[in-house]
Amino acid sequence: MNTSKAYHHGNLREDLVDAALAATDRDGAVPSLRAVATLAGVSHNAPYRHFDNHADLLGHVAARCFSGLSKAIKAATDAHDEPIGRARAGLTAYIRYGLQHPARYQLMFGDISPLASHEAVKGAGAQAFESLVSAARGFGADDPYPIAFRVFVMLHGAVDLLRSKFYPPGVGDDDDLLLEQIVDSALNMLRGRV
Amino acid sequence: MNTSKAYHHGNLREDLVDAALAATDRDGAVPSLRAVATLAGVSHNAPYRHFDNHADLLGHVAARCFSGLSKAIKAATDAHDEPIGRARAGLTAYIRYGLQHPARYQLMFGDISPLASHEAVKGAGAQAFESLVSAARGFGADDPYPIAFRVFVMLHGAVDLLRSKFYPPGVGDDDDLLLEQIVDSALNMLRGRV
DNA sequence: CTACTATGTGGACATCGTCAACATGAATTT
DNA sequence: AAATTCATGTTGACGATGTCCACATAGTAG
Repeated sequence: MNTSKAYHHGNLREDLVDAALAATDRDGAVPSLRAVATLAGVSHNAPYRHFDNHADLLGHVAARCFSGLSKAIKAATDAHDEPIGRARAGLTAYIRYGLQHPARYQLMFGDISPLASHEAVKGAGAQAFESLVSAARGFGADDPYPIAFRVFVMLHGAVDLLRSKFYPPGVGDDDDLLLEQIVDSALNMLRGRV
Repeated sequence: MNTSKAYHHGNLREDLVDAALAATDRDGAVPSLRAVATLAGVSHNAPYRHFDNHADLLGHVAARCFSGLSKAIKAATDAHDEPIGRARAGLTAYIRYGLQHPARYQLMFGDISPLASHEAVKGAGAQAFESLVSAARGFGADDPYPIAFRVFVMLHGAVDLLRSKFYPPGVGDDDDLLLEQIVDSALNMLRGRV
């Protein structure tokens, strides 16, 4: 994590992304530019030599989080053999990742809007989405992209609502139960049982 | 909108909420406390005599937005007679409201988190949710609350993703088409055709 | 060795949410 | 009617933030 310190010429760029991710996890919130710089041991202005601005730095952190999400999904699906079990595990893993890392998820989809046009994010996000597409294709979908998107919409809505504890009256607050029901619905969508 | 100006003793409280909503719509972003105060023509500290803090004020604005959402849904459903047409219109109205008033939607569901525990918001949000519940009940659901929640999850995910222009590759960027497909899925959920 | 460029520092500015101290108008009490 | 209390609004200040500018320094190229 902390490598060469030759005043000039270190790998500050990487160190800043590391520090930002660490601060995100530590504080459970999107870190300020200055906090990241301080944590990395440099002045509050040093990041501007490596990133356009605050949002740009966060974009690279978000890209890393997308990779982590992809990895978590892959690990979950790999633990199963038959297609339905694999799919269910993957869908569950998506939501769980969001709930276990709420600050990361906020970084990935929150209102630091330029993220949507951030190249690093687009690439990493696309890769995560592809696993949904291939799952839909595996279930024989003619046109897997729209189906995958709808499932994605469902998963995203679930994470965002459960994360903010926005429970309407009458639904209880048992996250595990709600999650299971949501995963069932998403799975049915994925299988074409609209 | 702008009423009594008796220096002391006006309806500043209401005026501040009005100003905050106006600023939200004008700037397309969550307004700062100071901006709201300035727009209402008072000093930057006057709001503290009527609200606990920034988030508290925004909570009352959010409650008003929830009422607007309920009204929009009701207007849409009232234009139809048969149940399916009514439901489809309501679901569509929900998403359209979010897309046409992105800043309001951010106020309602964004990360000004205390909102979830804000009394004014809970009440207004619950009322909006009830329309989904009664729709599910109308379609003969045994237990309409979980179904309504899943539909809500879908709608919320759709607004949040479409609002942030986060289109994965392969799905295009035709909001109207995506919206129609999403509404179809949500409608099927609501009808118990999981 | 000298010049250039990349990288990091320090200071400054406007903006923000919030707190504390003060002022003033209105209501209440006598 | 006069005095006191209270609600409401103002000014000033603080620390934190993102960003800009001028400057310093290290590594590199000529």
